Order: sequence, then structure tokens, then C-alpha cells
Amino acid sequence: MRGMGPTSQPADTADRILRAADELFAARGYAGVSVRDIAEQAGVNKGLVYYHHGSKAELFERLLDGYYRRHADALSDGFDHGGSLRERLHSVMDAYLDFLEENHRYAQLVQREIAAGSEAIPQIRRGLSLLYEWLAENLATVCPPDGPLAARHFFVSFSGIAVTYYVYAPAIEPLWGDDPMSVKNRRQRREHLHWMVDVTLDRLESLPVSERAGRAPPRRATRRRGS
Amino acid sequence: MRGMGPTSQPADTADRILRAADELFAARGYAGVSVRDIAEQAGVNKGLVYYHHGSKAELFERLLDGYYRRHADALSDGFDHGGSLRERLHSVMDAYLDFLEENHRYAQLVQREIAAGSEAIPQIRRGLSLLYEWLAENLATVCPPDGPLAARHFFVSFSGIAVTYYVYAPAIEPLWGDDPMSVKNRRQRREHLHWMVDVTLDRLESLPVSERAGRAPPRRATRRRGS
DNA sequence: GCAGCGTTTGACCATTCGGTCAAACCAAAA
DNA sequence: TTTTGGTTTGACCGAATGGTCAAACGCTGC
Repeated sequence: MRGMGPTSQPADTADRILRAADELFAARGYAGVSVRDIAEQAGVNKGLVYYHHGSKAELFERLLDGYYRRHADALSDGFDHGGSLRERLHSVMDAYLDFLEENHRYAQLVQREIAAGSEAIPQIRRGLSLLYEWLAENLATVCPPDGPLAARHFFVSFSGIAVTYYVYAPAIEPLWGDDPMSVKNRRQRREHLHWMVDVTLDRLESLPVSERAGRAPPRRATRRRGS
Repeated sequence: MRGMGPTSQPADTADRILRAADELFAARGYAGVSVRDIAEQAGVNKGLVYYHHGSKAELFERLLDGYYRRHADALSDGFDHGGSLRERLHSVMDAYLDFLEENHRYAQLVQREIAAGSEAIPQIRRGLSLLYEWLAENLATVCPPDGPLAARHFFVSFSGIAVTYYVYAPAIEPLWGDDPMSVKNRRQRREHLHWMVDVTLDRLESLPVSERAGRAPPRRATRRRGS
């Protein structure tokens, strides 16, 4: 690695560039930020961006790699808690929320670039995959394998529910007339999500066994769109 | 308006440009698309983009305006259904899903540009505001005014849960090994969301009245993050 | 036929983009 | 002191960007 070189602060410069890129990419998206912007934000010569990180694309990739590592670490911390299914679900939810609160730029950054082709962003897919497979495995005992109550739908719903808050926070604020990222509101949000997990799990556990394994999911009180 | 001019197809050209911009902005984001790209996609001279729509920013604004109108129309269709609270909630959910299915590019487009400053995108705020105020009003009888079960949290959760699917569809596909936008899966998703509405409403309606109005929300079976 | 007018075209502009490079820099090893 | 090698700088490149414009086009009413 390029660490601890003879002069001033080599790794420090590379890191300042990375942090500047983090802020700008999250705020304006990959295409919305120029290398000049990044260099200026980092207080550094533009050429240094290429010296330390190769290119704009490679810089972006390194940024995502760092996030992916932290994401995977945070989730696996949540995964290897023991206890009942309910306790494990709450552990993972908390781990996910911890990660999102400490890396809320990640959610914005990913969210901005994911809508296009996810082809070019394997880190994101791998990150999602971890959570998806864990959930599919752990919900197998209470969810039917197919239909609207299959684990894969709860994966989308609960990861969506968790991420949405942090991604849309700047848009939510004017609606609420209150800062969604305040300590009080973040704690309330956490309680809300745990309540949702409990309510959902309660209902799933109360399903007749026949409806958990069969292909015909419960349709009670649901309806189609024609009013 | 500039409609029905003497030559070839005036309004048609403006519309083709708008449609091309729609596709490209949704796929690559505002900054990721050049006016040349749009003109090429529309099969039209670049100058015409400026002739018909003024500038890139103004073109984008018109696009959002059109979506906002359709969004507002779709929602108000769902709003003025009668019946019980439960029936009205399902109507609005269906109206919202109908809109998202017919305008899935809107979700991607909005989602891409909302994370930055929502300052410059008043159309988006107004669109969200319609749904937020309707929900806050209609949930007032079953939700406490504050705390983790306040209507505003359910607004974020359920709009998030609904939108996420359509925005992340390209990223979900490789995970599922199945196309989330297929007819079968979209119908399943709809049933899943109605199930979530029912489960949530059931629990809210079973809350003791004291917990619906008081400032202390129920904490049963929820926990803090330290495991 | 001809004027009038909305539309279309392609050349053109200044600016910014991602990226390169030779030269200068500077602390530590010799 | 001189050499060394990782680091920093500013000038520079071709391509692409958003935007402009005078000229050409083509239909309609006269």
C-alpha cells in the first residue's frame, strides 16, 4: 500500500479526497459531481485525485467498497445474535438501523445510483444479498414459500421501510415541520419499526400451518383495485 | 399555447422530446443526461429542445409538472371513496399503486432527485403533501397524535413500502431470480401491501383508547438497540 | 405568386468535463 | 551533501457540455 510515505500526509490526502467524494456523491449523485468539485471540497490539487485513486470511476468504486465492508460487518453483527426468531429479527433491525444512522450518506448514495442498471454496481447487490438470504432463511418457519406473504416480500417491505426514512429525511422535514434526524425522532422511528416487526410477526405466527406451507396465501380482508 | 401550428407536427415534436427526456432522466438522472442525448433519443434536432422547452432545467420542470398533475389526480380519485376507514385506506393504497404501476418512471425520477435539496423541487413536496395530509386526517381516530405510532410515521412507512418496490425493481430482480414487474409478481405485491394495511390497522384498532390519545405510546415487546 | 409565420436546421460559442504529464517539491536514506 | 522516491503542482489536452442564432424550410392565407 501507499501508506506512511516520506513526505507530509499521504494516506491523509487520499482519505480527505475520499471523504469529500462521499459528501458530494451522496448529495448530487455520481454524474452531478466533477473531479474538480471533489478536489476543491478536499482542499487539494485536482491531479491528486488521479494520483491517489486512479480515476473518477475508481474513486467511486473505492467509496462503495468501504461502505459495503461496513454494511456487511454491521449486518453480521446482527446476524449472530441468538434467541428466538423474534429476538433475532429485532437484533437485525437494530443493527441495520445503527448502520443507517452512522452511514446515512450510504443510503442516499446507493439510492441515487441503484435505479439505473444495477449491473455496474456489484457491491450494492452483494450488500442486499446478505440481508435477503438471512431473512429468507430465518422467516422460512413462519412464511409460506410463495405468494404475497413469502419472505421475499417482507425483505423488500422492511428494508424499504427502514431505508426510506433516512433517504427521504430532507423531503420529510418540511412536511413534518420537524427534523426527522433529531435524536428524539430517530428514537421514535426505531420504536415504530420494532412495533411493525412485532405486529407483522404476531400475525404470521397466528396463521394456520396450512396457510404457511401451502401455495394459497390468506386473502382475508384484502381486495383488488376496483374499489 | 403553441398547439396546431401550420407546419408538420408542432405539439408532437414537443411531446416526443418530453417522452425522450422522461425515459433518460429516469434511467440516468438529471445530471447524467445531456440535451444532445435527449434530442437524439427523440430523433430531433438539438435546437428544438430549446425552441420547445426553453432549457434543460425548464424541460425537467415541465416533466415533473406533468407527473405531479397525474399524481394528484390519481390520489384524489382514491380519496373520495366512501366506506369505513379500512375501505378508504385500501382505496388509497390501490390508487397509489395504480399510479405507480402506470408511471413507474416517476418513482425512479423523483427518488433520484429528492435526496439532494428538496428545495428546488416544489412539485415533489406538493405531491407528498397531499397524501400526508389525507393520511394524518384519516388516521386521527386510531393513531395517537405523537410517538412511534403517530400517523406521520405510518405515512413514511407505507409510502416507502409502496414506492420501494417499483424503484428498486431492477435491483430486486437478480436477488429474486424473477422479474418483480411481471403481472403475477405485481399482483402478489399488491396483495402483500393490503395484508400489511390490514394487519397494521387491526392492531391499531385493538389499542386501548388511553394509548391512542395519550402521549405515552405502547412499548410492548419493543426494545432498544443494545440487544 | 407571394408574403407571413411557426418550425427546423447546422454551424457556432464559451465553458466545463475527465484525464495527462513534466517539472517542482521535500523528507529521509546514503 | 547528494541522491532517492513518493508526493504535489499547474499547465495542458481533446471531447463533451448547455446554449445561441441566422438562415432555410414549408405550410397557410392572401
